[in-house]
Amino acid sequence: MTDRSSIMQSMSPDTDTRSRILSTAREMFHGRSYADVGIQEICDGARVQKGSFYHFFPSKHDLAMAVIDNMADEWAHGFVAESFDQNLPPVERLDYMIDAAYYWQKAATDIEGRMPGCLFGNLALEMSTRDDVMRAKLNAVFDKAMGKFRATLDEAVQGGTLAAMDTEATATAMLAYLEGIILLAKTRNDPDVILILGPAIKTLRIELSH
Amino acid sequence: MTDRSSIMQSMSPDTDTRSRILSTAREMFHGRSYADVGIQEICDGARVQKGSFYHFFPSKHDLAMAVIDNMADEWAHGFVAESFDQNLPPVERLDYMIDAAYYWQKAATDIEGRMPGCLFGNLALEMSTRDDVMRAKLNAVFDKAMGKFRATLDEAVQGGTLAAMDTEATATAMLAYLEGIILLAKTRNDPDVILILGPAIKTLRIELSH
DNA sequence: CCATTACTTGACCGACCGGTCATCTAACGC
DNA sequence: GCGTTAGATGACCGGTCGGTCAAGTAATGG
Repeated sequence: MTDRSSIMQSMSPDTDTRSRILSTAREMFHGRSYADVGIQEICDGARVQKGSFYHFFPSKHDLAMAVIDNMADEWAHGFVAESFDQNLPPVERLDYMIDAAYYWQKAATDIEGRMPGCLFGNLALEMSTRDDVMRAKLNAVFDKAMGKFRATLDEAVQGGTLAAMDTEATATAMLAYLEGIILLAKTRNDPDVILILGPAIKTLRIELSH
Repeated sequence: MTDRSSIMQSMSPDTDTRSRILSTAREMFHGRSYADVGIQEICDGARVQKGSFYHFFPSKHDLAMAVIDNMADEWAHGFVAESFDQNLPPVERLDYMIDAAYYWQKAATDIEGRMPGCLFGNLALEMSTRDDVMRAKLNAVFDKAMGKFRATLDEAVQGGTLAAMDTEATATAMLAYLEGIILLAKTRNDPDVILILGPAIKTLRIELSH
């Protein structure tokens, strides 16, 4: 355990080399793709030497893993927490989440000119056939998100707002739909697609198999 | 117009150099990614020299465009035609299409060991932020698919099977959902996801705005 | 104060990238 | 038969890729 002063010295947030690399890489991977972003480019963006980069990350692959963890964390503590841990009625949380997704993509589009979409979805389609380790990690991220949906649905069923259903399957379907509309919106480079199609997420339903 | 014999000579299907390049590239792009597949590798796979490749395609980008056209054609004349131009009741066509998507992915997975997903969705997420021309082409492909959904929904509404709704928006939502479940299935490397989540496509509904 | 460790520097590596080109071969139109 | 052209060949280009490494500097712990 290091004391506070040494923390301040060696890890002031965002002047810290490792996290500078991490956030630069995250931004670049998100806005482009894994393959299209080079180590040198990341180093330039983070004002770091290549040898220094390899002091913190053993390989590009490991960097990507760290980026996924990093984004998943920010996700969990950011808009996922906001959307789901609300004292809003369960079903309305879905609307809240769609809105949050929209504003995020809208803001990014306004700044960069291009809609980046979902980092996890992007990486999943690019890497799933080539990197089972990364695929597994992305799977875990998706599973966690699905769990949030599921908990919301369970609560709604419990409270009588929704008729009984296969909440696990429906939650998975909702996650798939969310990724799908983000994919389509990105292809159209138009975040509004999320606003238009998003609310229909509440119409998805998978019955209990019997 | 060339006569039959000269066709046989110069374009016997799949011994023809250009189409050999095209189908090799399609397979590789589909199973991996645009960036990960190199020209040299495609040439090797198609048993073609590099200079010969550049006789037919001015650049890798142009090859990708041709691949998209090629796949869109086979799509349109293949399982899209089967799924939608049926004399099945409109709503059942959706089930038929889900089944077709499943069997396709299942077959590919059994052969390659990895679920390739949807070439268009894959390319869309990988390239949309970097190549507006390709993005536009993928958009056109998606629009055409959406048109099929829409026609089906219109017919169902017309026939009284479905209550009136915003068929355009709902059709787009269905396409998004399809892409979403393929994305998730690919991430899990499990085509069965399509079977489980697919039928819920019929529950999607976007009302007419008034 | 010294040894150790954490971190930084930048040159360097072989491999591969997309793309070019001069040269050759063979088929076609006339 | 002959000129033209479509197609095939493979060496070659500069640039970039992910990754290595020996040497240096600065902070830390004892």
